[in-house]
Amino acid sequence: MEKPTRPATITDVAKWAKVSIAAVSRVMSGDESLAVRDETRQRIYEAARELNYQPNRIARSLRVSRTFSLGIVVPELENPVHPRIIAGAEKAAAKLGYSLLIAHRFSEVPDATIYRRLVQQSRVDGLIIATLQDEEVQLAILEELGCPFVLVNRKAKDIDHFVVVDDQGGARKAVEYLIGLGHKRIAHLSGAPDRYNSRCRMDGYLDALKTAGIDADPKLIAVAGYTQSGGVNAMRAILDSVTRPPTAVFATTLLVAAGAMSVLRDKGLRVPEDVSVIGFHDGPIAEVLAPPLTTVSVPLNDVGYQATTALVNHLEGKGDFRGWVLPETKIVVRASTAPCPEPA
Amino acid sequence: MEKPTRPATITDVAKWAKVSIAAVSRVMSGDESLAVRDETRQRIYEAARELNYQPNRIARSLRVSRTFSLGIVVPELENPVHPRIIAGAEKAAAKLGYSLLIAHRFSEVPDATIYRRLVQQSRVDGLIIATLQDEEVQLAILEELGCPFVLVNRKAKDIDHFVVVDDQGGARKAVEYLIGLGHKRIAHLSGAPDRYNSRCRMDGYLDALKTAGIDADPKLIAVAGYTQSGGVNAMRAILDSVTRPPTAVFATTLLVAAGAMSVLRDKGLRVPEDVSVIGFHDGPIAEVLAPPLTTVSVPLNDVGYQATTALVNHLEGKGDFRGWVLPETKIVVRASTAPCPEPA
DNA sequence: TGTCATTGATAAAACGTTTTACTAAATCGT
DNA sequence: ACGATTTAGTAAAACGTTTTATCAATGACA
Repeated sequence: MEKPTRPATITDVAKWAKVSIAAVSRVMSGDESLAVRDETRQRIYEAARELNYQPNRIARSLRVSRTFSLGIVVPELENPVHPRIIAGAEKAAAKLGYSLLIAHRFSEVPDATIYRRLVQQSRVDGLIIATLQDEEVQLAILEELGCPFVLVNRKAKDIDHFVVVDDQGGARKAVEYLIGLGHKRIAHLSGAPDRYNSRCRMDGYLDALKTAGIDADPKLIAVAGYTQSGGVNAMRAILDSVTRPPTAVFATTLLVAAGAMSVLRDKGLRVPEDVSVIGFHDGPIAEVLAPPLTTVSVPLNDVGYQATTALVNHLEGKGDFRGWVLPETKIVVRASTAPCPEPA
Repeated sequence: MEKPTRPATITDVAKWAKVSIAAVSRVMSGDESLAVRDETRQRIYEAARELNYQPNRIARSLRVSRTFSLGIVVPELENPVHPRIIAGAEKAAAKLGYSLLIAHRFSEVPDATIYRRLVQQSRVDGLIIATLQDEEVQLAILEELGCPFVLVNRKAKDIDHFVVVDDQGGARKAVEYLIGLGHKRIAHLSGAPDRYNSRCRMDGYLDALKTAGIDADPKLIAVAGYTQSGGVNAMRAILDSVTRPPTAVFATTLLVAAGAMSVLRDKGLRVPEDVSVIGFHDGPIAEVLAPPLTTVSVPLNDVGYQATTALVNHLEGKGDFRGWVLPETKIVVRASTAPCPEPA
């Protein structure tokens, strides 16, 4: 019996072991319902090992109509949030024997097209979705395609397949931390008000103030978006509109916090002596800012990991899942926060 | 003729258009060698449109033994270099009708296993490789697997399938820029000396000095690696070992530059008045540093894009390719560089 | 002795394409 | 008018699995 040079197929194994391909298939996949002599089973195993047999996924996929691939759709890769989610997702996928196919939405192609391509050409069994603008349109398409999916780092109305971090809790914790340092006039540089994460953080901010019995001052809240220049503008707007500057700032992003800090510095306000600053999402950038930025860190890797695991479980019929909020948030204290300089 | 609820297959289209599936296949794939009446052709197109027919990739793959998927293997996703390469790769892949499958190497699993999984289970037609440690071992495995691959952002001995940026040219340009500002004592905080990119940048640095007739001072060169703390240590080491501090610093990374700047500040040296600093790889971080960092920007997106394009061309037999250096490098001037404070 | 389970397998269909080889009809050249 | 060529397709095999249905041999039992 010759070993062929091309990758061994099930037929090769069957010949080697002198059984039918059916026997090989069923033994290899551990089919319980097949009665088989132990001696035969061993022969098959040995043949497989000898020929370095790896079942051909393509053929398998065709037969069972499953691809064992998952698609992850992200809006962009510049924002470090997404690579982290992807890293977690890929880890889980690899562990579960799935491949992770990345679809990065670039402007020319509408999301609908991406979804269709992935699903209708049967490239993926399920979708991990980290982008949602045009919420209704997109959800309608997903619905129409009938492809299982899970939303990561986002929620949507009536969708209970999501995995998110505790944006609200994290924000609350950040503001509570500032309050614990004696701050009362705490500004919030928020993200776009129509985005889920931003809303949550805003809620957490308001929550913490309320619990502490502090009245939220609308003049201390400004929309910054997610960029440094957004942070600059928002911080300026706040400083211009109040008579007494805030003693602390909670920014919705690292970059926003960085922008805010540069404005504060320009206006002669020292961080953290005069104003404390805290940002959301930890990362290497926080370390290199001047001063190093205190942040709230959230488990984005885990979001990807858990979402993928849940999706695969769903695909394999192992229990459905409801929305999932990963509760762990942590304040990473660095040099940008200090006790309130004003007496209580 | 009913429209089935499941995705339409070629058989459905054939029935709808009242032709054989062969005709459909050949018309849809633009087979020139098939003579077909225009009227028939139109009927087939219409049927396909009507039924929203999308050829099943799996079946196609099985038949033609190609997956139309590419794997991209990266060491980690924390370093923003890789997401950028991936973004470019994905863009090209999508354009060419390929899927991009991401394999992020996490420590538990050796690269060999990743390669084998991807290739032997016939999940990918080719590999884009952005990680190479254990160079010889890995290359041997790739050789053994016989899977076409392209190295990105790395070179290796005897391998001419690579796409890199012009690390050396970029470094040279950076140092020339500093020299143009009148600087003579220019330090270099380098990466690991055994890594391709670092070596190139070092060469560029030495090159520029030599061309300008400046003797390289070994005391002004230190290995920093790629992190902020590496930058801190290296910068300290240099300042400790010389009597007159450098007037300019070329750092191999953004984070290293940031670390260096914080040390300079601590030692009472102002950036850029006393010391100019320039970093490699542009990115949003550069903007938020204090002062904003002058950098050399290199087209990492294009690396991914070109590598993918070249790999696909190779797979489809459209001309082989030799190693490729993307020449565009650009100095992005920000506030961290200024004319040399010492008289010439 | 004949029948019924049980054990240990196998044959063959099916998944949805692509492609090679073939054919029926129409047209052409002489 | 008749063979040759061109036009317009079709039939069927093949890709490598999984799975349903079937089957042969063996032993148990009445």
